[in-house]
Amino acid sequence: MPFQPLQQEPEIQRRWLESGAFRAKRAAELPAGSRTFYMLVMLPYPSGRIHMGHVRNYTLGDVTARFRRMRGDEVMHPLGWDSFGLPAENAAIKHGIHPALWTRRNIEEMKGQIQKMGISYDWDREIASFQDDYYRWNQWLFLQMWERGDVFRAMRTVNWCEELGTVLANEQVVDGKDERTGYPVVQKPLEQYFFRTTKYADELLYCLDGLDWPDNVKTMQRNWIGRSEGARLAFDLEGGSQVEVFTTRLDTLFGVTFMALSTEHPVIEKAAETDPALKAFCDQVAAMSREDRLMSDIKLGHRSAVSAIHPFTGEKVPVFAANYVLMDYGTGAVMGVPAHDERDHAFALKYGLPIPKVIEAESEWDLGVLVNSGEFTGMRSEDAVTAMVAKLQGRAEKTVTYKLKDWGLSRQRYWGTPIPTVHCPACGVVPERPENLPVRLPEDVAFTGHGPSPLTTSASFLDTTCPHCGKPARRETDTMDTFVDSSWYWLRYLDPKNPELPFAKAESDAWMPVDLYVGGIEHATMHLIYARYFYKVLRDLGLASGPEPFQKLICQGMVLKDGSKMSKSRGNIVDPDEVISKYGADALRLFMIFAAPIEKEIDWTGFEGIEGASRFLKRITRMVEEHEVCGDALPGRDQLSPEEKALLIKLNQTIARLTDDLEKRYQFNTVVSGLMELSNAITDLPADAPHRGAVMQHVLDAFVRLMSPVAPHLAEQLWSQLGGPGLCMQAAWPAADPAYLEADEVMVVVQVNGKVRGRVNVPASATEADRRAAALACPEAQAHLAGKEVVKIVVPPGGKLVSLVVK
RNA sequence: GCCGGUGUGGCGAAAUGGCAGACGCGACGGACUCAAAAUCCGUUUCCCCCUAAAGGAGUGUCGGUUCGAGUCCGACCACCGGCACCA
Repeated sequence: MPFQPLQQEPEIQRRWLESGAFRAKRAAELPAGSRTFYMLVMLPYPSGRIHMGHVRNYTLGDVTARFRRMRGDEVMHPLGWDSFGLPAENAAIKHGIHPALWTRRNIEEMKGQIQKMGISYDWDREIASFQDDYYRWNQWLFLQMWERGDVFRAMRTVNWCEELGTVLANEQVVDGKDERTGYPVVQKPLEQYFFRTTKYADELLYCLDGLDWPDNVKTMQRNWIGRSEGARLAFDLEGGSQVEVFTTRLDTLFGVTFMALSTEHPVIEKAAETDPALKAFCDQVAAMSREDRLMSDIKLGHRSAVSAIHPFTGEKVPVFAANYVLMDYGTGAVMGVPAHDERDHAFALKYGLPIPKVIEAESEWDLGVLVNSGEFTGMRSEDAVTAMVAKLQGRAEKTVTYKLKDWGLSRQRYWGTPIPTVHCPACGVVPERPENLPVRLPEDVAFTGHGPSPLTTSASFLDTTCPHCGKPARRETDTMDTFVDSSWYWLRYLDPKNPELPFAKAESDAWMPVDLYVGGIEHATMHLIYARYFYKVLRDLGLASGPEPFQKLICQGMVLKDGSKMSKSRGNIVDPDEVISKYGADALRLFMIFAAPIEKEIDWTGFEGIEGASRFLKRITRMVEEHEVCGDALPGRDQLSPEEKALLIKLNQTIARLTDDLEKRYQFNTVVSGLMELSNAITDLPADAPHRGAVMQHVLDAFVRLMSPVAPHLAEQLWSQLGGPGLCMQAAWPAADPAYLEADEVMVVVQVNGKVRGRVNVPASATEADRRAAALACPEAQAHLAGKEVVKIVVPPGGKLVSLVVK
């Protein structure tokens, strides 16, 4: 059969689906002692069409899943849909189509596209977060967390987007704009639901050490969590009250010449009540957008009428409201040490404050030895902190702060999981009873595109009774951030139809942790921190085991076109469907794997790359085509011609290398070049080789299995042609035969003073002494040895090289 | 500013301390063809050289460790990414 992927691929996909070869076993079905492999890709948002980024991601996952199956592992390889979120709601506003309908159509479309790629997903485990048998478990988990105190309500200044009418997480705000739509974001106080992520800040930080994740992702998470060791210290204010500061440099305490408080700090707000000028300053700072505040690093301040008292010297210290102090970090108050902090220094210069030096060090910002610090003078910074905390007797303590914030999950949108609480005039905010779940999204809502959430227009949704007192009450109209959906979805795949629980522990114990997780780097801080947080909560709820959900993470690089991201607005999209309908899925898969190492970007400059992939597939089809199926037994090593032997050695070396690349190194592009090298070696076997039929049958049989993870359709076709039993995808991965890993004769490289000067052939059985002798006798090396003394001979393990050192 | 990563032919890249440039793309030359496409064969880091043999240089720069460094260590340069008034 010739290479006709467009005809053959759909037929082969049908055989796979009918055979159930993609199905993953349930925990109870797993044979005792079986190795499991959970291959997970980040679930897609059903935007309408798949793009090259999906193709790259899913191909990589599929290569691994198929390889592991052939190796004999039990493989879990599912896919689902992250199907709540703003685009569906926008489509409803723009085109008058209900979000559910829009979402269903998109899923159907994209699923068809993904199936055309021949990705081996167990579709029986498919889930979609917009379906109530998924999101009811978001609600159930929310109630569990409420019970444990992992959910709380609080007034917080939030990132408010007027255009969208909703709150955004810090992670979703970039440069004062919504990272997705670019709409401006302002600060506004609002009562919100929060997950207490800060409770796990320390564990989220130290567990990173044990993960096999890319360095940059771990670093981004560490920065995001932002652990900082220091001390809290309370300053007395004139008139009785106190203000608490957080500092990492308690040792500089004698250098304090002012206090800087956030304009939102209660002490400042109170002072502003009787101080119009201070009030005006605070209003001016509040009016600045977050962007402007960050853009200008000009330190602005306004002196209040309040003074603090230095705990050691008893001196009066002026209290300022300052624009550079953030209310949501530390305590919202800073002790100003102009001599040893860059920002305080700039501030003091501007407002004419004294700048006394209290640390002697290489640079004024470094730790060092204390000077002008009373009884602490002469101590090292580290020791001074401990001594001062002791001396301050309860007024100060060592403490740790984090940049990580609690996760605000309220969204004033329709297309999300309804938060399962009720507002009762008598009982306040009351959680819904678990037996009343799911709280379903109502259908009778209007999508106008402006004003409050559509949920607030549905009487059938709003009117309810209080789960506590039974009197009439109003449902919560906030929905959950869609990141909740993606924070535990991989566990629902393991038990997608469970009506009692989000998933059975037996299933998660059988499959978790995920062995390989593949997705885009853009999820380094948001999704990948939330998911880790949720898993820790689930563990503490007794629902899952183990500290971390994703053991190994790979972030695949983007697919670019002419140096920039493919996007509709740029009009530079290469549609995967078009490529498949011209070259077939295997050619596209092969190209994606081969083009570059997986974590690097691929630039789709033109179709040359995929032409090359297609050429390779045609060549190997021809190779099998020209071979006649041969039932002869493979002769023993001694009977083979040198060329035949060389080919078998190449085959077995390739098997060893590919196995290593796929199993341990997760290096995929060299898998393809290994296949190409082997195919070149097969082509080089002379037509008149004495045992050509048997050797070719043996080599092609293995070759087809080796290529199966990358180009599974063609492998399946060639497997049939070669007379292989059953499906190639269910055949065993070839094992390297140790007898064929080394040739009879091996080449030894001869170095003289570190430079390659010659090569000699020795029998594989040659001892180290033989190899030394052969190297010394090597004619090319002789020329460089003449008249000199050999002072040292090094033969590294493996004996493929002899290094001669001469004087 | 802080943190992380990356620098190798015309291009994508390989080299798991041991022959730098495997494999592929492109280009050039040739075969087949009336011609083209497709396919097949060959050449393709630089210098010296008619050519070859034989040399020499070469993995961002400078230094170090080592019999041996693209790989390990130190400093620097360039680029990419993340964070950033975080007290």
